[in-house]
Amino acid sequence: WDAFGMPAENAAIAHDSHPATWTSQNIDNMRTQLKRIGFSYDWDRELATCKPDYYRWEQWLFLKMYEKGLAYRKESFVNWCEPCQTVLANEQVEAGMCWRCGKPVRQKNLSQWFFKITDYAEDLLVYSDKLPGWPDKVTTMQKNWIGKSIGAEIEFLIDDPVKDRQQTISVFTTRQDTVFGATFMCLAPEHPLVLTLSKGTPEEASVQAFVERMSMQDRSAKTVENFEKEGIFIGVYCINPLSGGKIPIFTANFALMEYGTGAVMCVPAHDQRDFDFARKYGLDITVVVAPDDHDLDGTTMTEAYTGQGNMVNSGNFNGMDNTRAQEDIASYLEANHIGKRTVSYRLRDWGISRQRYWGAPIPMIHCKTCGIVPVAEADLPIVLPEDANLLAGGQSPLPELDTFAHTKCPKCGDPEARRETDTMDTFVESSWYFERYCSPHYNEGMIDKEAVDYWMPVDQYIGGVEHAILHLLYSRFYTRVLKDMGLVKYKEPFTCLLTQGMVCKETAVCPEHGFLLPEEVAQGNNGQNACTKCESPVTIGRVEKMSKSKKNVIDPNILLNEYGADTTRLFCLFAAPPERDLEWSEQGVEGGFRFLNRVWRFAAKHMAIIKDAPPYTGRLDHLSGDVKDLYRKTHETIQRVTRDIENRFHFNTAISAVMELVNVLYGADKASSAPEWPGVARFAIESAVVLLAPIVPHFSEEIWAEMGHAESVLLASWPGYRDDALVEDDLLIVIQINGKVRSRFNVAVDASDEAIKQKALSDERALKFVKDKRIKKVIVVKKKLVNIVV
RNA sequence: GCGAGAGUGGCGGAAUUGGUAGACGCACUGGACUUAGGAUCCAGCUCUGGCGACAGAGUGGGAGUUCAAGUCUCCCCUCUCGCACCA
Repeated sequence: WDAFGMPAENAAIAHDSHPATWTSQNIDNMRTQLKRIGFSYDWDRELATCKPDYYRWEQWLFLKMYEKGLAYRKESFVNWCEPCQTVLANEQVEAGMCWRCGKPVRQKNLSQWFFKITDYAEDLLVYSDKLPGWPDKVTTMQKNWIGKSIGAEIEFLIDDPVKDRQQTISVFTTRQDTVFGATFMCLAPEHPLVLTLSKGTPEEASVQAFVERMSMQDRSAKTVENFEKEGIFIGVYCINPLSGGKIPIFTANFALMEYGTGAVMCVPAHDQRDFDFARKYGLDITVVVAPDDHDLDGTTMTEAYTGQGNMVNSGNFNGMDNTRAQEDIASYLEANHIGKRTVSYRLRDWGISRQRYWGAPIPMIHCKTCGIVPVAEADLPIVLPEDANLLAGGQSPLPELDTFAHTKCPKCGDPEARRETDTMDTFVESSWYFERYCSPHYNEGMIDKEAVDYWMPVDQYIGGVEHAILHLLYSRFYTRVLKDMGLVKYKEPFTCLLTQGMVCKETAVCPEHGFLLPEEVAQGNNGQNACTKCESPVTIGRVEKMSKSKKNVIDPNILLNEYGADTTRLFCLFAAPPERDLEWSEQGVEGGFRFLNRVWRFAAKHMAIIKDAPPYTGRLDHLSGDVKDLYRKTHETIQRVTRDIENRFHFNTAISAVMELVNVLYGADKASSAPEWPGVARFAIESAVVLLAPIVPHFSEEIWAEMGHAESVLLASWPGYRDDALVEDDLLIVIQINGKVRSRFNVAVDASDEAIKQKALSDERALKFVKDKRIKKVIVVKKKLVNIVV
């Protein structure tokens, strides 16, 4: 929860999103929550002013992108649930079934809108290595997602003596050195040539049935590993352009329409997947790369050979090293117009069409005579209708809503035109909100260049790892588009990125009732955990991300009521550095609470004395004893906390530094009769309070006011430390014998290396370990240690 | 399968450039104060042996570099995360 003590779920909405992305449902939720805590905010004004503007400029940019071909419409395969009439995201498909109705999901070819992010694939990839402020984890995830492969596109002529089609099939490969070993070809089931080529062949009917069956197959990652490779001969052959061999064309479920050209040349001897397929269907296996140390035989080998070697069965290229053949064959293909070097990316264009009510409507109009026509700029924004029925099970109400969908063609004036009823992915909105935040009410254009020049790029961006790819990559793409349109001057929106960890907790499972809430688990008398509903023994499962479905959640209100928001926040920050996952523990909260009380009690006890004392900020060497130590510790604490927060966001060590200071304060308590005590104690407490203010603001504010400050602690300047106050009275020197610590002694700060060495060599405890052994060498590390090598 | 990250006490976690491993906190143990303590204060708390002084071992395992390795190099193991029939 945030500074207002709002539960995380709503805080996330408040912090994450621009009002334009809010749905009516979560706005109502927000209203209720904020009312509950007595926070007033003019939502209607915010929505009335922000939302249409936000839509206007987002749609304006869409039109610009459409003009440049960066926004386009194409057919694409989606997960489709027929009973629900909706498109499903991959995570909404469970074992091939729709999560809502449980009926099978099929692949459907649907016309959708896309952003051409692939135009920027190379640039996004190159700059992934130029983001030093980002965690490597995220940049490598992005690089893998973009997935660059260097290879060649090769044309295979279709062998069709009857119809004599001079048509070729294009394949993409990264192993053009193995073309001679391509003994069959596979097309993705969705590949358009599958049905056209098989037409009229004896296989036609079975191929059609196969393609239909594959369209029902669940393509989600979970089931894909259990997939059996299957395929079917489509009744037509093609010619291997290098070996001249006639090779069968299959369609197979492991060929993906989305990658490369949707067609694969299969080299079973050197690709495991092709090998499995060839063995299953009894296809030829021709070895073309021979390893140095053993012989390969296509009829007997048990797995594909993917290593290096020399070319065999490859005509003029025989005997050549295969890495060299990689280049030479590519050149040969280009010289003979059979193929060309090319680069393929895994990254696909960004599908932005959503069949939903929320999100900015795509500003396009479909006309029977003119086709797809953009909305005139002057007619923007196209806003969502307020009278839509949102209750129809998951479907968008927009296509059915005539007041919205029915319109006039801006080109020919046909009154029977229809608006595009797809809305934009809300990721579009989150791809530029940070630019809009620079001047949310600016209306001369999409982006206020002056404001953006001043504020952007974002110095420090914070979010969960779940955004590592989609949001962060889309934002980088969108920013490049804005740059190319001259709206911003930079390519990268976020200079530094911190991905915070998740809050985790163990799960509890009852054999009767499934997952249990923590309060539904009771300690039985036999020490076993039992379900409060049925008394069956409860299994404590692994620690997982807190989620409503697993019920391993903590109701924030309980903690807020018992300890308050400050304690709870202190614990969250203290338990682990922010980038790491945090395992929730109840006792830890107690510890944080104890610490705050400890600070409070100390301040209260000494308040009368320190209240009117000016804080001591003078030299260290004017002090002595415990007061001196306290003063030094205070400066050291300021230094540590500043460094930990400013450079690394390591609040856990910052808090522990203040805890140490408080421990020293308690230890120095007995010196409270010293004349310098009030000033030094005041400086120490005041510093501790300001250092804690970002972490426990209410608590700090309270003590701050008690100490007589009229202004808020939030307005106090961050304390600075004096270098001369960090100086120790004497140094602790460690004596090692052969690298093992054997003794230690104190020495004056200004002692010379030679004096330290001599003192170490006369140290009795150390000498015990030297005994009669000969001293070979003595190493003195300045102001730290002496290592005696014997 | 590919890629990335991480393995430190009973637990969460500390440890600038290689230089006292275990800061700080939790839990636990003992003591003080107290009618009481689930409050507070003080102390102990890596493991093994020993009453103790002390000794030995110790940062997933194994080698190596170095006067010196949690930290650097190589190999292996385990876990987490991401991608995944990517041609």
